[in-house]
Amino acid sequence: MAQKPSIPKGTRDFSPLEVQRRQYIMNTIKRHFELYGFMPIETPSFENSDTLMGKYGEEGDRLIFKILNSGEYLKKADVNLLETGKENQLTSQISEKALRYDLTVPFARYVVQNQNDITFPFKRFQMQNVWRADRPQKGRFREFTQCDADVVGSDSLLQEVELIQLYDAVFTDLKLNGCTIKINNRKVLAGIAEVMGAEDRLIDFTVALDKLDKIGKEKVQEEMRSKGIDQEAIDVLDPVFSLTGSYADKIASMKELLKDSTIGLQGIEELEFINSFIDNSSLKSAALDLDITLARGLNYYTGCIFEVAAPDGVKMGSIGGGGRYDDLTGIFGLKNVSGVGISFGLDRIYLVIEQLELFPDSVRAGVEVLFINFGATEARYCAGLLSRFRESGIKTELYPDSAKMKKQMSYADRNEIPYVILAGEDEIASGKLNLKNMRTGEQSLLTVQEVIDRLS
RNA sequence: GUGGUCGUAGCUCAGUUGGUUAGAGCGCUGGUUUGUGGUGCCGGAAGUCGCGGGUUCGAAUCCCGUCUUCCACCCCA
Repeated sequence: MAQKPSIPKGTRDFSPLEVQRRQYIMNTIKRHFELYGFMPIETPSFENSDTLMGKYGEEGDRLIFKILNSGEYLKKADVNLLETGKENQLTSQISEKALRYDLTVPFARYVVQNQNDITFPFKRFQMQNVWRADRPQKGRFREFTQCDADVVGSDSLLQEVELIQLYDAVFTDLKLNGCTIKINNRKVLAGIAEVMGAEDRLIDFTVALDKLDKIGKEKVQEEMRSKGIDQEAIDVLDPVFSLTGSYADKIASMKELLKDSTIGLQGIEELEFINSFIDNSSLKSAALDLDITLARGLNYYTGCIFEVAAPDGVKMGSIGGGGRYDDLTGIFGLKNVSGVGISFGLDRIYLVIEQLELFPDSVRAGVEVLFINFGATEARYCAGLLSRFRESGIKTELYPDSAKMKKQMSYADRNEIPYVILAGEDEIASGKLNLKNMRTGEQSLLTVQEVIDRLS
């Protein structure tokens, strides 16, 4: 019985057109990565579990795809752990490898492992797939492609400035106007928690605050109360709920709120510095927006954090994100190496560009000319010409079978091949080719060289 | 991980309160007097109605399970 063909949940096949369009986006991103001085690296699809586990928070760990050990993995495992509720320990006994969840953590691992060969500051870019055991939705897949650029070994805020400009340059080049680059700083969030006297509730507090634009002030306060943050602390937070105005206005209000928090003020200073380099007029198509409610779940961020929202009217989660991580390499044993990076979500950018119909027609690049096959003799004659065409850089194809004319013409039409060459008995005798323009229907009898000149 | 939703030919879907050999459009394929595509006309192939159980004389239709899709949480690209 025939097996029903299928692919796993949250994965996709890509058609020729889709691949060409993905490559168009990737080539654009890559070009700008290189212009900004980033060098490519690649890392394995899977890592040792302990490289990945514990870097993304509890939620992230749950979404990491684990790879079952080979061989008699069950015989070596202590099954009793399941009954005593120590499932995590059992998991680590039967699974020692996992698919990478992002590109940042493997990169940190790479940096530490190759530190002797790396000259700092090290700027690398990486465009590879990552996997998350999430429940799929639109724009949300279990296998997707991230395009990351990171710098490690410099704590200069100029890196943040450059990365913002890099975002803008890429989106401008993709004609994706109106993206919003949201920025915040973990130090500011820590400062707010400090001022509230809720340092120990930092995570609960940021998770709740993050939902402000979604569920509103009342609900956010309610959630904070339910997490055990007292009313007095929530009242302190009040100015944050009503922040308005420009980047500079928000900075001014926050400065006042955080006047007693060293770390908070430090965060504000960083944001101020960045804004002094990038007022919105210096960005070509994107807008930089200070969003104090931006939290981001990834545990390793310590300074500035970024998230990119698609243009208004497009319903899509963030199409990019990133931030500064001061001690990610420290986890692997290399201290005092600060890093900062951004990520482009290829799959979501694709969906946004598709929805806005911004893919250039030129992306579709197939065969340029098809030789019609009239039979064995004629085909042999045409076959001799193919390499001449190809050497001239013309994408050329000879129909493989001497099928009916209608079928061959229809093939050219379907594949949007712009020219067809008819070389039958008469043409061969005259030493010329009959070139047909499929768009206009016009036909002309030309020499081989004339045809090549016209097409190349 | 929680709650909901969808699943019928390659694709988009119809299928009345469970009742004979399950339909349409598009696509595919063949023909339309044989060297010309995109629109015409005529014919053809193709579905164990997601999968597995159950109820029934009888199930695409009702029930349970499972997988998949999409959505809201959660989280994120």
